[in-house]
Amino acid sequence: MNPKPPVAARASLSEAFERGHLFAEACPSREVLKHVTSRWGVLVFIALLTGTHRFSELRKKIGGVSERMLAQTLQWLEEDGFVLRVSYPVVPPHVEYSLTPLGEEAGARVRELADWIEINLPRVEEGRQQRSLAAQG
Amino acid sequence: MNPKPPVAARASLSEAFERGHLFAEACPSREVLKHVTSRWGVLVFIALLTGTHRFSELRKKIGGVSERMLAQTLQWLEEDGFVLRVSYPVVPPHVEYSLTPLGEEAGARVRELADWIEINLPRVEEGRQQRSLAAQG
DNA sequence: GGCTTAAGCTAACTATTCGTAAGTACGCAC
DNA sequence: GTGCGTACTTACGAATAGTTAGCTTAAGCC
Repeated sequence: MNPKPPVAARASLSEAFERGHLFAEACPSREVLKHVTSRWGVLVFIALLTGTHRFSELRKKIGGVSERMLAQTLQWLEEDGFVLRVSYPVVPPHVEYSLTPLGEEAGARVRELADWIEINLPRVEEGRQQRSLAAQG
Repeated sequence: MNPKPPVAARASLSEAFERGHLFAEACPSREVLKHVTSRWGVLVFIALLTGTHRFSELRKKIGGVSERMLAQTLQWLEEDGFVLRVSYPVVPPHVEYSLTPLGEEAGARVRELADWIEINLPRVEEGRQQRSLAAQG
């Protein structure tokens, strides 16, 4: 009764490791994953991949983000070691954010995913249309 | 006063396209990105990459997910064309979920990111420790 | 016949998170 | 002494996520 699927590739580490960790409720990776894949986390990564930004620059660049969420997201990513925060003790404040080497590695994966989605958005919308037609017809 | 960073690579499509879309608040990609990177969406992708699953199998495999959220996530991914839902009209219900070709492509990127995080979690935790020591010392 | 179970949802309710708007700090220009 | 600029921080209503209970309908048990 539960026909095991014919595990196709087994090319990825995730299967070599039996994927025990992320599927477990208490896996600490989940917290990191949450930060990285959070709504604004993704966009922060992509923005910082192009170089250092000030807080207000990020805010301007990332349409729709509030100060509250940008600050929180940056703090998460800083705690995780993805983002480096450099604060110059001047008035008005001047703070620069950039990716650490760890952040650049993670960011590359984030960007790949985001790029894929942007590039393949037409395919998603095509499929949506076809299915909504089929549902009517 | 706002020294443009020396745009390093320009290797990725995201920069060739000036990254105009995802940074725009109304970009439709954001919706898809939200589904794909949602807390449970990521885990659904990874689970389905290993083959077809029934609803209850997914629920068991993905620790901590509630029926409501699993159902919602699967509906999102189905609407986006990533997941194929096949329902057999029997009692009790029997529904099988699998990835479409589109879903497998997206899923590969999701898995790469998730794998990276799981593999590099020690580096994240190391950094966390070092910073918390530095903050005290 | 009546009771129980099964699987996949769905509605109603509650807890958590998010967004919006306002406030804080503080040195400088006027 | 009033206002500006930048990077937060706090308070509170709104949206979202999670929890619980219920629905369906056929088969299995007594």
